[in-house]
Amino acid sequence: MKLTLEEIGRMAGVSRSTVSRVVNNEKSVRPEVRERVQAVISETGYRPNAAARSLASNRTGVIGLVIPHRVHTLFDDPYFALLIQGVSKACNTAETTLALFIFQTEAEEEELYPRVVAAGNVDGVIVTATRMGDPLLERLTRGDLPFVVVGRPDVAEGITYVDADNIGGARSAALHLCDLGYRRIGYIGAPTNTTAGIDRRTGFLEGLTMCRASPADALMTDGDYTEMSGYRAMQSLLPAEPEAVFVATDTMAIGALRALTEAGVSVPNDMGLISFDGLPPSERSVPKLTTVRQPVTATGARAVELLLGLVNGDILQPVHEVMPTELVIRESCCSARLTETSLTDN
Amino acid sequence: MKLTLEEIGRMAGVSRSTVSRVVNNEKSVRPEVRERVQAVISETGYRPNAAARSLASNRTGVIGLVIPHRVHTLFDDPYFALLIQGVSKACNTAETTLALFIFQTEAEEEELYPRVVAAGNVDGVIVTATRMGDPLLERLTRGDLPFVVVGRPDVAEGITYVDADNIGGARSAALHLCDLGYRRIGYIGAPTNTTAGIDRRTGFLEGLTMCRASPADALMTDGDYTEMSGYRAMQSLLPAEPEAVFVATDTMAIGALRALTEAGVSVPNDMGLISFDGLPPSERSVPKLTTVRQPVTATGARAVELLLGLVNGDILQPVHEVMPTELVIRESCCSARLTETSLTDN
DNA sequence: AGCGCTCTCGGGAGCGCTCCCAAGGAGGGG
DNA sequence: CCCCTCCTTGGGAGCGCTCCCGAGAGCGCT
Repeated sequence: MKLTLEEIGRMAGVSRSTVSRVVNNEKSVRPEVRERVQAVISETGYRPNAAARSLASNRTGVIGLVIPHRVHTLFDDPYFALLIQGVSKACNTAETTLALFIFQTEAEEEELYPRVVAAGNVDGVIVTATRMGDPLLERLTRGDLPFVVVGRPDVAEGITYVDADNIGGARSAALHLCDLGYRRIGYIGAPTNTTAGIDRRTGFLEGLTMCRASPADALMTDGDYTEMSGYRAMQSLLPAEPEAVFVATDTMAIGALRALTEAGVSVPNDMGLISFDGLPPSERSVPKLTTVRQPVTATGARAVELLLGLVNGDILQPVHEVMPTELVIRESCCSARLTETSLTDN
Repeated sequence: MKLTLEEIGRMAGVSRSTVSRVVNNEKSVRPEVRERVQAVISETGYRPNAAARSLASNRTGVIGLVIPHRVHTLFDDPYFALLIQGVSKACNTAETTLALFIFQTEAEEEELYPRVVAAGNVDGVIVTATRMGDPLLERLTRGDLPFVVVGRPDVAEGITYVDADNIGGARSAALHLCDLGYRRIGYIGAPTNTTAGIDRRTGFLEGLTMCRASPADALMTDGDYTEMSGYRAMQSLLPAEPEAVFVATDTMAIGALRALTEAGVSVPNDMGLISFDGLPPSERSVPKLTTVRQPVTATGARAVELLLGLVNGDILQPVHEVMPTELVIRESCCSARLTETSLTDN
C-alpha cells in the first residue's frame, strides 16, 4: 500500500492539508485532530516522500560535504575522518542527510557545480581544505548556494567559515617550548598555500618573538601534510641540531618522530617535539606527543549548524568563527629541562 | 531565470518531451533535432531538477553508505576512510550521489529505516561492519530496498555481498610464518561476533594444520579492532613466549608492536609479526609490517557496482563476491630464520 | 442581533519531471 | 495508388507534496 498525505487523511477523516500541517508541526490544528492524525501516522509508519517534498518546497533536507581532490592522497590523515564524524553527527541530530563529495581529480571537482548544485541536489555545502585562490570557492561565491568553509579562506569577505585558532595554538606551542628552556627551536610547517600553514607559522613566530627567541632560517622548513614529508623534513633539519621542533600537524610529527627514531635521536631526551592537531595517533606514538589539540569534530558540527542557519535564513551576515585550541602536555617534551632552568633561576 | 524542460524546449523550438528524450539519451530523436537541443542545453547550462525527476521516476540517483554505531569508536581505523574513498570514487563515475550515514547510537541507527528508507531518500544502501544477527540487516532483508553488504553477513542467503578472502589471506599468513621456520605461533584475533574475526581465525588454523603446527590455547587471544586492544593482547601473550604472532588487523598489530617495543622485544629479531589489511600505517611503522593486503577501495567500488546493478535490475540473483588478498612481505618477519632453517636442512 | 475577528480546515494550483498515448509524416509493399 | 507500419514528435496525466486562498464556525464586542 502506497502511503500518501491524501491516504492518511482519508484514514483519519481529514484532508491532505491537515495531515500536512500535523507532519510539519504547524500550529493551527485542533489538539484532538492532531492526535488522531498522529495516531494514524505512527500506526502506518507513514513518512512524507522526500522527492515530492523538495519539489514542492524547494528544500531538499540534504547538505553536501565537499573534500577537494588535493586531499585524496592525504586522506589517511585522521583529521578528515574526525571531521566527517562531527559533520555526520550534527546532520543526524538535525534530521538532515549528508551527501559526501570526495573528488580525486580536478575534473570531478568541476562537475560539482553542474551536477550537484545546478540540479538542486543539496540545500548547501560545507567545503574543506580549500587552498589559496581556490576556483571551487570562487565558483561558490559567485553562485547563490549557501556554503560554509572549514578553515579560513584566503579571501574571507562575505564567506562564512569556522576555523581552529591556528595562530593562538601555534603561539602557545612555541611559548611552551620556550618555557621549558628550549632555545634553538625548529619548525616543520604546513604548506603556505593553505591558510592553516600560514597561520600556524605566524603563531609560531609570534611565540618565539614573545620570549625573545629568534627563528633561524636553517631551522625552518615545510612539509605537505603527509607523514612522509614530516619524515623528510626532520631529516633535513637534523644537521642544524635543533633542541626542539614544532611540527605543524600530528601526522607530519609522526613522520618526524620516525626519522628521529631511525637516526637514534631520543625524544624527549635528545630533542623536544611538539605538534598540532591532537588526533588519536598522537597519543599512541612512542613517546606520546605533546600537541596543541583542536576540536575537530566540534568544528564539523559547528559548520553544519552555521550552514543550516544560512539555509533557513536565521543567519543573514557572514559569520567567522574561531574554535579554541588546547595545549595537551604528554611525553615528547622534556620537563626535566624546565626543572634545570628553574633551579638555575632560583 | 528558472530553467525547465519546457523552457529549453521553447528555446530550441521543440516540446518538453523531446528535450527530455535528449537529456535521457533516448534514441527516437532526429540527429539534427538532438543537436539543436544539445546546443541550447550546453549554452544555458541546464540541468534537470533532481527532485522532480525522482518524484516522477521513482529513482533518486542517490545511494547510501551505512556505518553502524559500533564502529564509531574504531573510526580511526583507516579501513573506513579507504572504503569510503572507494565507494565515493565509484559513485562519481556512475554520476550517483553518495549519502553517508554514520551512526553513533543504536537509536540513530533505528532511525535509518523510517527516516531514510521510508522517505525514499535513496535507491539502495551499502552496509558495512555488520555483526552476527545484526538487526539492521534483518530489517533490510524484510524490506524491499536494494542493498549490498561489505563483509560476509552471518546469514547470507538472499543477500548480495562483497568480502575479502579472509580465510585464504589468513591461511597464507600462517603458512608464511611456518615457511620461515616459526613454530610457536601466536594469534591475536578480531572479535568472533564478526564474520571477519571468524574467517581469519579459521584461515589461520587451517594454515597451521597444513604445516602440522598445532595451535596452543595459551597463544591465542582476541582484540576488538582497536589499537589499544592489540597492545593489551600482546602483553597477555608475552608470557607464553611465542616465536611469532599473527595479528588479525593492522591497527591491532600497531598496538601489539607498541607493546613489544615497550617490553624491549625486538621485531623481527626476537619475534616475528604479521598482520592483515595492508593499510597505509602498516608501511610506516618501525619495522614496516609484513601483512596480508586486502583491496579495500576496490571492495568499496565493487559494492557500488553491485548495488547499482541491483537497483536497475541488471542483477536478479544475489551475488557473493570475494576479493583476493595478497601477502606483502616487509620487515616484521625474520627472513634470517628461514636462512637458518634452510641451512640446517642443507 | 449584528459585526468583525480569529481559529480551523479543505481544496485548487502548481513544483518539473517521466510515462504513455496518439497524431502526423515518411516509406515500403501489394 | 492505397494501406499498413515505423519513426518522430507533442501533449495530457500524473508523481506527492507545499502554499495559498477562502469558507465556515465560534467568539467577544458594540
